[in-house]
Amino acid sequence: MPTSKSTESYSPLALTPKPELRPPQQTLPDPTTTMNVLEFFRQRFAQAIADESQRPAFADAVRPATDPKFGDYQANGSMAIAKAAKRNPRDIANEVAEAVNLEPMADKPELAGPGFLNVRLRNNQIESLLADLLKDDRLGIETPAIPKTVVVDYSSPNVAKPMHVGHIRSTIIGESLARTLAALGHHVIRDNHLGDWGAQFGMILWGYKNLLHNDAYETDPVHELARLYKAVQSQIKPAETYEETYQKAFQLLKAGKADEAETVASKISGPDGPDWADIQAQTAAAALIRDQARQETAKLHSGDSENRQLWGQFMPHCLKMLEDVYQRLDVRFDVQLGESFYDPMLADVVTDLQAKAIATNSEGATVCFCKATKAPMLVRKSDGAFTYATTDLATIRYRALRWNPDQVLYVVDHRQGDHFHQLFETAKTWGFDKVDFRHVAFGTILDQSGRPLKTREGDAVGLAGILDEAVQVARGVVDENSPELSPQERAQVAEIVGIGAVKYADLSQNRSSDYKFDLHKMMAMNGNTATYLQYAYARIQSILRKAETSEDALRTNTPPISLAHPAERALGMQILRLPETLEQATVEMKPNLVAEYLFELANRYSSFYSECPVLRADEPSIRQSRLALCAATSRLLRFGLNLLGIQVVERM
RNA sequence: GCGUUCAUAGCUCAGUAGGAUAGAGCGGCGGUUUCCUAAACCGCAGGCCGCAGGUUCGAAUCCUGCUGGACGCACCA
Repeated sequence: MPTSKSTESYSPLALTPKPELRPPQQTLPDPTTTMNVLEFFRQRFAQAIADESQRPAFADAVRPATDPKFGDYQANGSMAIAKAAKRNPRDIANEVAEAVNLEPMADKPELAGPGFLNVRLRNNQIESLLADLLKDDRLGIETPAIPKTVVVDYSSPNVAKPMHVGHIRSTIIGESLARTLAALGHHVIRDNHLGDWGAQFGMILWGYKNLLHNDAYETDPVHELARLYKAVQSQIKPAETYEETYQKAFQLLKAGKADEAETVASKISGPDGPDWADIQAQTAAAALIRDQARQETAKLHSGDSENRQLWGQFMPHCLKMLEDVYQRLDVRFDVQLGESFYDPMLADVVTDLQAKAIATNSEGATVCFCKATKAPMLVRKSDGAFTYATTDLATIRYRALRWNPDQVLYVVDHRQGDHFHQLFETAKTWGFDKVDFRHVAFGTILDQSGRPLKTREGDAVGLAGILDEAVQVARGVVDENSPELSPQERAQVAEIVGIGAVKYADLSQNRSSDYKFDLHKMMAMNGNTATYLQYAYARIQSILRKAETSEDALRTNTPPISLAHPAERALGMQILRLPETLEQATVEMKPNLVAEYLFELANRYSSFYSECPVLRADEPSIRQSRLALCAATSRLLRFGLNLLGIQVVERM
């Protein structure tokens, strides 16, 4: 697997890029047949509605059945039409049932309840669609008539800081969305917008100049830089903690609440009451280092040659730190352009915004007023420094010129919602109004007690440590359950299962929910987990091996598929729902829909597995049919897990 | 104060452009292995969908209010 590649240089002085417009779009002919079953029924029902204005709504009201006893799909639009037309919904449904043509997929729908139309696919149709899907290179997924160009902005860590658990969501969700969009046939650019120009470099620079262990730096610069960052951070920390507490206590004193002030102050003091002299000294010492570190940052930004040179020296090591994690997570980017890359463009961005009267001066700063929020968006501070909003605007312009994207996804923490509202509004005013900007927000990572895991409070569990631990737990299970595998194989299985568990725990949840980080749950190797899916996959491979056949063999020479047993039919139906699931997942940008689909698929396969013997089937034709079902399931599991960034193993 | 968001089984969570009897995993209880990997399968118990109104044939889903939590609100990114 290729690891993340950096196609750009890391000079902060890198200049304006070459335009690289997107490849010419091809308009593909619409396929005459569709493998998107849901879409098929939607179109057929729409055609049966006399009033054209009602068609889209009626089509949308075609859904997978809520209960198997209602069939496979249901059309619920009759009630809505009846309301508008002030007619009896059952009469409407009757008319639709008469008019609709579901050939050859299904018979006439059945009327039920207040006006539901229930559809049941014919087995011979499912059977032939399954055979088609098994043979099809694209698993029945249609290429879009007009592929979109989509920039996915995700991961975006601050370099020089070790990645911790808080970075995992953006990285994993973004990677999954990128893979899914690409699999559907869109043109995807994966862009890692690195924080490579921020205050953390001031801290490292200060650490380098004051705390460096020379030998350690010589032998392992990556490790030493990480140590320096941590050391400086812990020395600065008291300044923030104490100042915050001071301020709160002071406010309370001012409000005449001396008792409460005392309580607050006691948090940073011993049981004998606050030792103000001591606290003050600590705070002052920490604040001094903090200020000096800030000065180092300022010097870097203003072009100080020593700091620039050191920055250039640190960067490769910082990137190496990230590289290792990305490689392990099987994440790669098309471009990694950090804040430093855009730095030379910022002055021009502000000038342009001012010239177009989008930005104005206010209280000494340059700001853009927005409808989206009360507070304006700062593009230049009163001290002349630019902000991350300026960088984001420069980035938008650069991406627009280089790729001309239809859509830009920002896979970022939901707490930045206001910022993106402002940013998108300004960008559209600025002239980028054709681009569909989307903040793909996700919930906060919480600790065990339900409180947000805070980046700056230290003690955040390192990402590498999490992965190690997951792999270790997986190794224990592998060793216990599969002693027949070689140690090398067990190690490889443990790596794939462990990492998969961590990813799946995150991706199987709705991204907008807050996410309670639970190591124990993540590493459970049963239930709704990646392991369950990987296990189902491994069992299929075992059957194929024993049958001395393969996916490829069953694809080139596909036997007739027959769905006589209910478990076979249930599995077959689920297989056919892949295209509609992926469609929905990318419309809503929700990988958990893919995860849910795969869990249901594995679930139905497991039932099939226990109820329908494959190798010991009564007749050769049944055996062949079941092998084909196994091969189709196998392809889907591997493909679907790959969309989640999760790998499979042949044995486990 | 303004704004955003959340509240569903003991726990962790799905489900919201309104649809039929609200689902899953874990945990609990009970079954299944002479048979393709038991990391599995099957079953049972468990709910005032935070509270109160409203909209309508129909509300976990939409509207209003309330309660409780999280987050954001001009020079950090």
